[in-house]
Amino acid sequence: MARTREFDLDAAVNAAMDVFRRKGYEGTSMRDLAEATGLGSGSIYAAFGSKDGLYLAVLDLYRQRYAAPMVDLLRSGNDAREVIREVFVGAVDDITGDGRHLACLIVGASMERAHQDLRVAERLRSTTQSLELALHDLLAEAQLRGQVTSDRSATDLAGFLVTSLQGLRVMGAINPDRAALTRYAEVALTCLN
Amino acid sequence: MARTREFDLDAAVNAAMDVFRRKGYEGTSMRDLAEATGLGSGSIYAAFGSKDGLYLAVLDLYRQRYAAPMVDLLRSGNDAREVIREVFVGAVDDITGDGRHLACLIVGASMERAHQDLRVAERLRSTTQSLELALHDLLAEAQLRGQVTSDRSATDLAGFLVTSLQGLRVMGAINPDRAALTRYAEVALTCLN
DNA sequence: GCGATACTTTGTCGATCGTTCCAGATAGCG
DNA sequence: CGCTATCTGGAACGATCGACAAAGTATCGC
Repeated sequence: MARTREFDLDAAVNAAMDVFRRKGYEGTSMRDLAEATGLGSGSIYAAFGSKDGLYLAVLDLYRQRYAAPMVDLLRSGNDAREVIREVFVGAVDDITGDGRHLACLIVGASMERAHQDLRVAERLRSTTQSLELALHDLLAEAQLRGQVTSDRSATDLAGFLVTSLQGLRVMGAINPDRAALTRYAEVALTCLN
Repeated sequence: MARTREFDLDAAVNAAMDVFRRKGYEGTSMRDLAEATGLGSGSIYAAFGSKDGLYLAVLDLYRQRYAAPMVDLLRSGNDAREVIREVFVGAVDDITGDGRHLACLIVGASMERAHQDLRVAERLRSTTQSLELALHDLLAEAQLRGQVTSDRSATDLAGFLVTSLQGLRVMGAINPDRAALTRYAEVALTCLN
């Protein structure tokens, strides 16, 4: 055995995520990443192999930090309408949260990287699918209880809600008006009636 | 006077648009643009000044070619639900149309360029606002006729519809499933009930 | 405390970036 | 037809890109 790694891998990935969200994949240079993580470029390559490798690690962290808790919330067993509203409010908060213009990594990756890197595309599909599935299960049960319309299948409703979430991210990037986004989200929720 | 410009400016901008939609702003190099337009880099700089200048021209052409006809359709005086459905179907067609993976320039620009270039941000706001306004006017009249719910303001409904359109673009980039996107769009339209 | 091992740093690689400049080509005007 | 203004294509610019190798440094088992 020998010298142990000195820096916190997770903290580095986290710092890299901020940069990627602000500048996008192509817009971010290894210099930017080295500066943000406080590492030498050599260390980054030793730890992640390449810029793509680091980006994939960032994507995984994003999924673990943002998508997974959302799924957990949806599966918490609480009232369907209530938790779905919470998810939407949380998304709007995230979009308009700080002034650092942190775009959604998922949306950015979808637009910029999905067509170029198969591993990115696969992760995106997996992430949205787990979210859709959690929504589907929640909605299906709520439909049985008559709390949600049965005019549409739970699958379609779930897909639509995810679509709306993505749309809110885009609208937020164009005009981060918290009140307006909240109202748009409320309209989306009326589709459950 | 002297020699006249030999190439078709509009055709060049059009070719550049394809590249930007496929590769994004940062992912596109001047080499790519020169190759796609068939021009030398000198001609591009003479005509557009810079890469940014060409990108702005592309954005304007996109607006003129795709957003403006949409607004015209919404203002054509036909039945509200009918034309809105047409807009959504057209969007889904556009997303899943060919296999060339042509992402929506508006969404791409929103994610990648809006925070970096004020002129881009301004164009994006103007484009979405004109679309929202056309929807608003259409919906307000439909509300008066009782064809559309009055539970929500026409403004909120219009904003929500644009949000859904943006969301469809993102979902299409992740998984270009035409049937699924169509069903999501149909759910969105039920918000007008 | 010593050798072995793994991590960090630094400098540099060829390639490519956006941009500029120049020589040649071309069309209008006298 | 010659002059000249403008456009064209390509060469070349410095800067920066992602990636890597070598050298230095710190930590472990012994």
